[in-house]
Amino acid sequence: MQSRQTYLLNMHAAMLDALGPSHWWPGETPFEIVLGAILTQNTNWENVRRALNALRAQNLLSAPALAALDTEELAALIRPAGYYRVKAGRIKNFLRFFEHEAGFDFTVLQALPTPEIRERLLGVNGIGPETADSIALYALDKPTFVVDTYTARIFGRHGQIPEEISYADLQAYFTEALPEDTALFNEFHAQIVRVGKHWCKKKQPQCHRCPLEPFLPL
DNA sequence: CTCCAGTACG
DNA sequence: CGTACGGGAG
Repeated sequence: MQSRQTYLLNMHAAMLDALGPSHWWPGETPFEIVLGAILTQNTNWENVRRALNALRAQNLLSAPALAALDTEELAALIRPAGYYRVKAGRIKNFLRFFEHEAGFDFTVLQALPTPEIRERLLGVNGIGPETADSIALYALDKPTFVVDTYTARIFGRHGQIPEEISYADLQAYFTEALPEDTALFNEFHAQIVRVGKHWCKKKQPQCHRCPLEPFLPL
């Protein structure tokens, strides 16, 4: 019998061994990470990349530039990401918040206590728990553990959590067991997404040759 | 014809 | 708690 912490850290080590470091959202600016976090809501990352590239081509990957763009033009540019009218509005909501609360300056947000950052982000219409946590972790470098459908599916199939679980309970499963470490949280979530995308598929899981196959219950 | 790093609203 | 939002790819 081992502790949940040991179980999780062994998984983490196994994924690092099999996949190598993820280098997640490394060379991108915090603002581009925020855009990606909103655009990827229930959406394939390839389509998000197309939308980001369309913005990049127009030199629109900065907050002031996007704030000056009207919502309809923004929607047209991010169309490949799907839900484009909804997401254009959500990005605009964030920009309004970002300008008024922080003067388009991420260090202002970064200076706040992590729980308050989360609360403020959740106050923006269109930013829910996963998006808020993704921004806190990957754009602001705060020790926030991000969970998602991949997380629920992988750990559900491994018999660690109930099939139906709330975001808060799923997140607590990790934060109650792991040390509060930004680099660990960053890499762990990245690994979960990679495993979910390539092996722990919704319809046809590829358990054989999955890095987490040894961790399946008997 | 299903599926995808969710969220808000009735 | 059910539904709308959506284009792109397997």
